This record gives sequence, C-alpha cells and structure tokens, in this order.
Amino acid sequence: METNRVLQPGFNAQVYALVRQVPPGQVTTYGDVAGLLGARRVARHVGFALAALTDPEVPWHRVINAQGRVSFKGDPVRAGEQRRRLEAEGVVFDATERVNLSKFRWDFKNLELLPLP
DNA sequence: GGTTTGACCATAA
DNA sequence: CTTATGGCCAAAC
Repeated sequence: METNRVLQPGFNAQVYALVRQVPPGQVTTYGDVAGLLGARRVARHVGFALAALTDPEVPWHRVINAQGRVSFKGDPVRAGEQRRRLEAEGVVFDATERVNLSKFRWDFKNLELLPLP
C-alpha cells in the first residue's frame, strides 16, 4: 500500500486556482477551499500554500478563517493590509473586526463553468 | 526519524 | 466573550 496522502501534487496550484476565482467583494475560508479540494482537514495547508505564494494574481487577501477574521499570526502588518484591501473591495468588517460570512462568503458552486487546471 | 510548528476547525467549559 | 483541548496533515528542524 502506498501512503495515503490526502494532499496530492499540485495541491497548492489548485488552491491558487480557486482563490483566483473569488471575485472582489467576496471572501472564502481556508476550510471551504480545503473542503472543495476533497479534504476539510487540510485547511491548515491551504494557509500553508498561501504562505508560500508569490503570485500577485492570486487574491490571497480574500481568504480568511471560519470565524470571519483575518488569521495572520506572525505578521500583523499584512493582516492590516488584508483588511484594507478587502474594505476597498466593499467587504464590511464588524466592530469586532469580523466579516459576516453568511453575506460575503463566495459560493464556489457558481463557477461550474470555469475550468480547473 | 521523532519533535515542533503552522495564514485551521470544532467543540467544550 | 475567552481559553483549552483534540484532531488533522505536511514540511521544517
């Protein structure tokens, strides 16, 4: 038996592809992206993939955690930038710095028409 | 090759 | 509300 690897090669490319499809003014969560890739457990690795991201085409700032909050741990500078960019796109932050996911969460089912690599 | 770490999540108290 | 705990998987040390 080969090792049961949940993450397949190209996982991070899939993450980028999905995140790239999130339109301005909408957000998604790590867990949702992970779930769409077949395994909700790998939510951490979605963040991991984005941490290694250098492609400016990928709107990494539209990915937040399941609590509707910006999730950066060691880099509050980028967290502030993330919030600034989201607000510039029309995403509204609560007084507690939370986003109403019920309202701004992007439904990936809308993009059946878009091809994945 | 075991231990630590990580842009997470859900649940419990 | 916050904090703690367990789970999960892979990469880095």
